[in-house]
Amino acid sequence: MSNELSDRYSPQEVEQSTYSWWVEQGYFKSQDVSTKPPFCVILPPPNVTGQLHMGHALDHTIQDVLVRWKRMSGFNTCWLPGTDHAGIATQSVVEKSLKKEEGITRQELGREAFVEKVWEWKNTYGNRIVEQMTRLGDSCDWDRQVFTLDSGVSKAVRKVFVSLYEKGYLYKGNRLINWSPALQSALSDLEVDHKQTKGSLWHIRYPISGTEDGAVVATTRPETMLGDTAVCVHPDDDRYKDLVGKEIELPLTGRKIKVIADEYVDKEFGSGVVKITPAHDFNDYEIGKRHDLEFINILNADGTLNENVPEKYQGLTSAQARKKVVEDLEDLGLLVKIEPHELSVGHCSRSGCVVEPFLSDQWFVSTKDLAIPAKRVVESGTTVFEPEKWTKTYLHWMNNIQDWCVSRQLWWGHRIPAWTCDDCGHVTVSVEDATACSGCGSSKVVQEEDVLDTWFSSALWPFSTLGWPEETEALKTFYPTNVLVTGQDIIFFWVARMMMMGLEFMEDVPFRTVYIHGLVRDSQGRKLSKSLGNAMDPVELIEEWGADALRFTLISQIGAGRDIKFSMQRLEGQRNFMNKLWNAVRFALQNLNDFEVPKDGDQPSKSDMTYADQWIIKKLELCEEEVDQALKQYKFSEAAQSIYGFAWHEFCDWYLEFSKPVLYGDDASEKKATQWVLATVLNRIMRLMHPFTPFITEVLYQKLPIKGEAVVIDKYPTPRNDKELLELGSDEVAFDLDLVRAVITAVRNIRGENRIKPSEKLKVIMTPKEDRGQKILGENKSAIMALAGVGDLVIDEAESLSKCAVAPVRQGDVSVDVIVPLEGIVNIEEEVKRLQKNIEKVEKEQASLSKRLSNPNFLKNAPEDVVEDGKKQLVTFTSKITGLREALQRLQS
RNA sequence: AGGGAGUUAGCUCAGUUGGUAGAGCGCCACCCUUACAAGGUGGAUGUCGUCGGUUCGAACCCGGCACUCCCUACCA
Repeated sequence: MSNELSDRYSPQEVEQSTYSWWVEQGYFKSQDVSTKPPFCVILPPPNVTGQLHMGHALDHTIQDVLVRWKRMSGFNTCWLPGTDHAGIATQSVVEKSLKKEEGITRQELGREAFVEKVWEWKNTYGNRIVEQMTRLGDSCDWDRQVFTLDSGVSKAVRKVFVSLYEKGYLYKGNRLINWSPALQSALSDLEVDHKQTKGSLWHIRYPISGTEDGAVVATTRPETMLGDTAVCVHPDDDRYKDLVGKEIELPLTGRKIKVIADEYVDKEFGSGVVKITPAHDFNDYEIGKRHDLEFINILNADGTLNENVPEKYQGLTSAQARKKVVEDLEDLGLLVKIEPHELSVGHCSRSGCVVEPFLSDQWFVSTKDLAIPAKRVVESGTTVFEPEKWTKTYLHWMNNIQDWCVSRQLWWGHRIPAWTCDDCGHVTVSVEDATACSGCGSSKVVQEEDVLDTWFSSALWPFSTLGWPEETEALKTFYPTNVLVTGQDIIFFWVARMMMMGLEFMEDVPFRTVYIHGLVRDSQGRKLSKSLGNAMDPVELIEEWGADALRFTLISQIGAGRDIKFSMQRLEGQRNFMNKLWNAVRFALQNLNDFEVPKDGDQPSKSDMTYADQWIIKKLELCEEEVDQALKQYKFSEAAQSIYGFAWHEFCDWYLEFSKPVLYGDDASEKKATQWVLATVLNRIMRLMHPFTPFITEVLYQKLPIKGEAVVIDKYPTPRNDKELLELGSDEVAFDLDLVRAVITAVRNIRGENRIKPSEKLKVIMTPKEDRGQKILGENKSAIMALAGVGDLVIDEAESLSKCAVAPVRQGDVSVDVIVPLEGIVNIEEEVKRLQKNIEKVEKEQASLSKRLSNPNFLKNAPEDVVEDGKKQLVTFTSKITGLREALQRLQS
């Protein structure tokens, strides 16, 4: 039987075919022009070299929840996917494979052939991550997929480059930049990781010309002394007043350098005398410019020492040179002392090598002016950070922004559209490939070798992907995009730069909201990494546990801007939840064989509905309202928890149990109503949950008797969009059913505490003190008996029974004592203990409450309703204690 | 050094405008009750980091301290 569900949910059997079906049906497509309001999310393009990791899983799940929610809410929804060429990462991967397979370097292969190789590699492996995204269920509009080196994007990149150049926002300059010797390329400041490192402070004596004296300098990098062009002291430092202007014999080099004074020097640190190496230190660079010092570059591109140092040091690496220099200084008796010293050393975030400050010709984007509007739109709330605290981080960085070095000495990427003339030296910057110098007209023009920082093309992503610079319909419809979802680590790399470029070229913000999420960590809070051995592959997790379980685990764990500690236990718990849902539907289907979907206007009336029917509709309404509110405020975990609690603990635990006696009973109209409620609520649960757990909800939805074409395009349920249904729920009945649940729990409690087996059908007496209680219990008698395992239920005045367990139930103004005769069933002693414990607990609460109520200051100052509630509560406590005391007496009589 | 976040049950975390602490998981007991043992029912568990202040009343507001984490910058 194809319609029979197995008793376990197997995500493996349905997920991939469900995804293919969605795509075939075109459900994820967006329209360039539509009467529906637009909702656009640009996917942060993953690296083509990449594999899906847990960070993506979180990031994508958040986006997919938003996108599916909006799609179901009637929006023209565009989730635009793409991949990033990832200059350094991809080039490195291909270089490695080239070395391994063919034993050659990229230099040996040559630029053109190498780039060809990278494209081959990209075409073979570049779609892997995209395929992995489908496993997560990402509902992207695949027709719009873009790669950062596609011709359209390239056009946009060139146009932006040229335009920035013409406006003076882009310039070429010889400046000190961060240099990665391993990559042999410049890096931006952001690509340098500072690591705290244990090093040394070498104190070196620099002889003063014409005297026996020397100045002792302290340095953490003795090898750079070969490039020193000054020695510096603080102008107010009395110790060294006479030194200023003197000449130093720079050891090992035979050069003479001057002593200068500058307030940069900290008198307290080290010896108070600083060696100045303007070409290899950022602070020294500034001093060098201030004092017009010579800049001596002592390094080759690969980090070895060059011809500007004495021959014996040439070709050595920094580390080798350091050793040699220190040895030589020691031999000369110039090494005064070595102190241990902790310092932070810049490392290349890509290769891991130590970064060298290096003087070279590079292209820079001048950011100061671009940052001004980018700050303003965030200050004014045109773009909002969620959570709000990131606003501060963003603004702080914008206020301290430095020019952005955008040239990279790589081969894979957007080649800089600038041509230098061999004849006149003029630089021609142009969108089209230049064939002639725009200055002298000479045809001897040579294009820049460098490519652009990968983030340069990423900065244009929100508009380049929509067709800019063409004025496309898509661009008009979807820009500005609605939400950008990303991690905190790329606020500067990406968010800030998109903001600057979007404002400059589109004259509007690129997105209305920036949602920043945390990192996924392991259960102990450590970062996930291959080297720690705690890395997890989301695709493997999906294969074992299902995509929905993974998604729900991640989404229900998101706290406001907090990292997520991912544990397998939780994943298992959510897998169980999926199974619970599966079985709820399985149960429903088994009891809906004879159910016919009523025609419009033929829905069951309220009078045919049980208390539980009306109660669950009320609870559904509350849940839908909570989810709606939570999603609007990006409180994903609250939405998930609300769904979990409702679906499991209200719908499955209570409603399904209440439905059983009705479904198995012989009241036809009541049964019909319950069947309808069952089918209706399940339909809404599937819709409500769909953005979070798309696969299982689609599969189950398709099996329900009440359904549309597909849950993915059905309407998202909110209390506002289906008033007729929700009028069938009722606050009053919800309250009444809570009393029914309370008496059931009371019986179960007595059973559990006294270890009475479920198979033992009890006799129970319930004594409602008010008419309302009488009515409620009477009308729910069979339900109470079924759910509490009662064989004989008497609803009446209290009989004078002995040896009974009694539980006083107080629900608002309604009081009921639940009495279970225990003669011959249990140990009376146990029950006495239980009652005594109970009395103690309530007495404690009563005591603290009455103390508060007898405090005149409380009565005077507290708001009236708080006092009223307190008084009511006190009455309940007192009545409860009386009931319990009576019970105790009866038991012992 | 500057900035931010945090400290609540064994673990992971909720706790709206101050009214006397909750959830999930785990744990214990009993149960294979015809949707589900990936399950059911019941139960236990807290000086809310610490000291002080405001208040009738503080997990919550204010101040000091301790510890943890993150970010930015950097000391030659």
